[in-house]
Amino acid sequence: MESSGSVMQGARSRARGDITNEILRVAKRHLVEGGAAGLSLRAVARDVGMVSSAIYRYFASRDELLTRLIIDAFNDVADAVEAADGSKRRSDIRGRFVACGSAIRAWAIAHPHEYALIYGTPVPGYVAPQDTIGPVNRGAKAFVELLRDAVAAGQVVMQPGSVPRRVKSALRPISVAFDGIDEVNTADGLYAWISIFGMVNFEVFGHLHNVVEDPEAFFEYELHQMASRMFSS
Amino acid sequence: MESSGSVMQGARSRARGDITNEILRVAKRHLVEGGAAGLSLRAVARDVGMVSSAIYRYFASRDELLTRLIIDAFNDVADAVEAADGSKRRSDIRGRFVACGSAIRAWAIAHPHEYALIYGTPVPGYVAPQDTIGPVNRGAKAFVELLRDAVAAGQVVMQPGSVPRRVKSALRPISVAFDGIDEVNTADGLYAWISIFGMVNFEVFGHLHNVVEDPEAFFEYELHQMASRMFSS
DNA sequence: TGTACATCAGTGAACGCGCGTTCACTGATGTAC
DNA sequence: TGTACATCAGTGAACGCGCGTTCACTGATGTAC
Repeated sequence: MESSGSVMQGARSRARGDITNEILRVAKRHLVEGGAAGLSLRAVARDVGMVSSAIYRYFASRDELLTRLIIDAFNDVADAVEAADGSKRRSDIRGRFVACGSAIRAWAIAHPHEYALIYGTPVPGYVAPQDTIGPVNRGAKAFVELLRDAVAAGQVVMQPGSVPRRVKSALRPISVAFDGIDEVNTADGLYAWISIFGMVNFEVFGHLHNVVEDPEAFFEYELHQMASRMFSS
Repeated sequence: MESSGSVMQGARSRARGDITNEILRVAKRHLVEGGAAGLSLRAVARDVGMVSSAIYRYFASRDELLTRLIIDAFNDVADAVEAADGSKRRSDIRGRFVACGSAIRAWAIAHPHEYALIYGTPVPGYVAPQDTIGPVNRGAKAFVELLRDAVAAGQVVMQPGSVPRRVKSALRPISVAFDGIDEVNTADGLYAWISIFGMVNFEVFGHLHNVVEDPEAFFEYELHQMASRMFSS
């Protein structure tokens, strides 16, 4: 019977999906102990309860597993950013900015090793395939929208002014994505985005040890300072 | 003869020092290919032209070699920062700030893998011993001095104002090193320091690919923007 | 200056280990008629 | 509904590899008298 056939097929592929997820879950746990360079297919297989060669039914190679972990991580941050951004009124530029920043930090603190996978030292020898481009950009997209709304609402402190010629052309690649946003605000928006990751990096990688007692308080404070510098309301 | 004896001893230990340096030099080159996690004593020994066990005459273990590389890297950045800071008149706060920032970036670009070793993902399983604390702080020290000079000369934009109580106590550990600098400027100085590394991180780890065409121009521009926000002259 | 002894750099074999990936296989699950 | 066949998840052995570290050793270099 056709319908029963496709139901069965559905069951088989659902089982397949479950096991794929289980492998990814275990792999993420393994990142915690050994980092990306130490991630071992054999160890993952052992923990999943399979013989090592069975993993190859689900991932063609170690690199493919890594790629999947990286894509998942980028998507997770993007989800967090989009959710935070969506939790505020669209006109509440300041609130959206702070919410996005806090969401990035919160995700990174909760998943330090997946964070390290995408924003830490690149895995030596690993080259990201094309599939990763989409998810990489998704998180930044919400942030650019936020800036665009701010500019449109005239809530931006920096008035379109002249930026050195060299800087203008330096920003050429990204200015496409920042379409409709003048150069000063493009530069400052990008700088804000990078600074957020700078603070998160310092915290997650332990450079605030014996420096800041309460990283969250410090982070939130600087996030508000940034917002005050960027937005007029 | 005593004097000839000590000259000979000097020769022996000089040779020892030379070989130690050669090992370190090769190890640094190897960081480029495999990163910290992939650094292999055997491979280093092979390249130095020794049998693998001979390395143990110079380093007690792989971790000790790593520690030495980390200490060297911190000292190198500190040297670069101090040299840049010293190249400007002491009263030229803005110039010193920009010079320090540029020096950090230049060093990182020239030695991306040593940079990754100290500001990238921590090496899994590696625990830094006490010896690393001194060199770690050295680089930041010049920066704190710069801030102190700026405050003393009244060239700082932020006037001592109230910072939220929670932030004040969040900064307690570092406020000892920032002795004589009020809380607002302590927070903003630390933020500036972190932002510099944020930008360098993004560039060195490839996140500016297809984003910024000329990272140096962008970096210098933002450095000057930071200086304008922080210093009044 | 010459000799007996101590130090120490470097050798080569061996240890036990875990890795990614391949391959021929078994047996259960799903499909077509 | 029953049967013959195809698909595919998982097995277990094997491949060739490089790793960190130990150890007993050789021979050159330095030291003391």
